[in-house]
Amino acid sequence: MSRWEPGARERLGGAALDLYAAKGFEETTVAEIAQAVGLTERTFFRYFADKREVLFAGSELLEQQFVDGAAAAPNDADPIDVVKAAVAASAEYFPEERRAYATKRAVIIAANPPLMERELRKMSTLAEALVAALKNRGIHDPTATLAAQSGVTVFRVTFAQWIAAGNDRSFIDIEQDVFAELGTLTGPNR
Amino acid sequence: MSRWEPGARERLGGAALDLYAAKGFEETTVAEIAQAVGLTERTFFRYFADKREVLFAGSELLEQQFVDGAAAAPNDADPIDVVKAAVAASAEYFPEERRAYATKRAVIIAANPPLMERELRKMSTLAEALVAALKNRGIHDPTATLAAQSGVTVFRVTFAQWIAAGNDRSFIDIEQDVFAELGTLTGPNR
DNA sequence: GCGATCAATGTCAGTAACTGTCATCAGTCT
DNA sequence: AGACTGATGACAGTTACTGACATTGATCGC
Repeated sequence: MSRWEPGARERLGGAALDLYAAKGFEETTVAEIAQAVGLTERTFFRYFADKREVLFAGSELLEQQFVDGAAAAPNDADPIDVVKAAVAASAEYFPEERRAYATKRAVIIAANPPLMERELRKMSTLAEALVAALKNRGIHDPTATLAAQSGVTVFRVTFAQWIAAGNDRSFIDIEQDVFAELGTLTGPNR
Repeated sequence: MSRWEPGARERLGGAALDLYAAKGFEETTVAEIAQAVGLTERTFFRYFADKREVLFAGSELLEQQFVDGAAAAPNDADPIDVVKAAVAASAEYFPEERRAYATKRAVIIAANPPLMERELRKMSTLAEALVAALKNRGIHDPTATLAAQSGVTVFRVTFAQWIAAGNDRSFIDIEQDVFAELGTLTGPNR
């Protein structure tokens, strides 16, 4: 038997989510989270940079999906198609099994401005990664940023619908529609 | 003569900007800002909710410009045209005289993740206001959010170019181009 | 099998952001 | 003159976060 219970990081993450849900983000103290899993505040901060970050572990994986998806697009793809490929690849990150967890997490974030800020920054990081991928393909800056931001917007709208009550469509299914809607929004008129 | 120097809020804002620029955001203490203008830390927090917010005073005015601009669009305008009107109206908030100040502020924000988070939230609030304006016109949700977010994206890209070195075009001028670019991005291909 | 080393954690002290509460006091009102 | 107000100060308290050092079961080299 090892000296400590394994999976400290995961246990801390779970306790944080539960406590934030049960008594609110601001009302929950880092010391409480740590105590709930038999650790100390100091250890929490060894695993997570701050009290918010604990809800965003794994966001690098999502970013990786985006980047890989973009890389997989054909060499001569238009900017918007590269972005579509990236966002489509992200669907892998959201299988049905994860919907309940994702919803619980999203509710907490939406209810707390500080968490919302962190979420927005993560989305911004995602967009930056996409911009870099586009620039690697020789697409320059007004276009690259516009395309990347549009992709992230589609992603966010898709996610919101995916976790919306009374919805049972798959992530990738919704995403197709949202992209189509974006096309009709800016395209056909004049 | 009154008991205190007038304009406490403005003095605090000015000192904060200068200190953040001179020695960095994290390295500047709220007590320092207050001392610099002969006040106490406590008074700072009576004017600003937190250390970041001091750089975002007046953002309600920008939001008002957006909303007013949207309201001024013709009744039968397409979603994208309502958004164009809103973003166009925002140009009023950025006359040439303000470019130097806006640049200094933007540099500080870009260099500090916590400030970037706040900036992103303000942009998100802007988008929310636009969504509300669009919904008032009977435009529903996937479309409303997509349109509003696209508008804010155009706004951000425009702003970035406006303050970019070696650029002397007006805000509204750049904005036209960026909107056009967005159109060609999603429109013509297929 | 034994001492050196390691890795995950604990302990403790310190800083700074933010909050609540009450005191102060120049100017204004009646 | 006395009551009142509104902007500020003084002060104590909580909590997020950091740096430095101590602890100890497990492991590795020999």
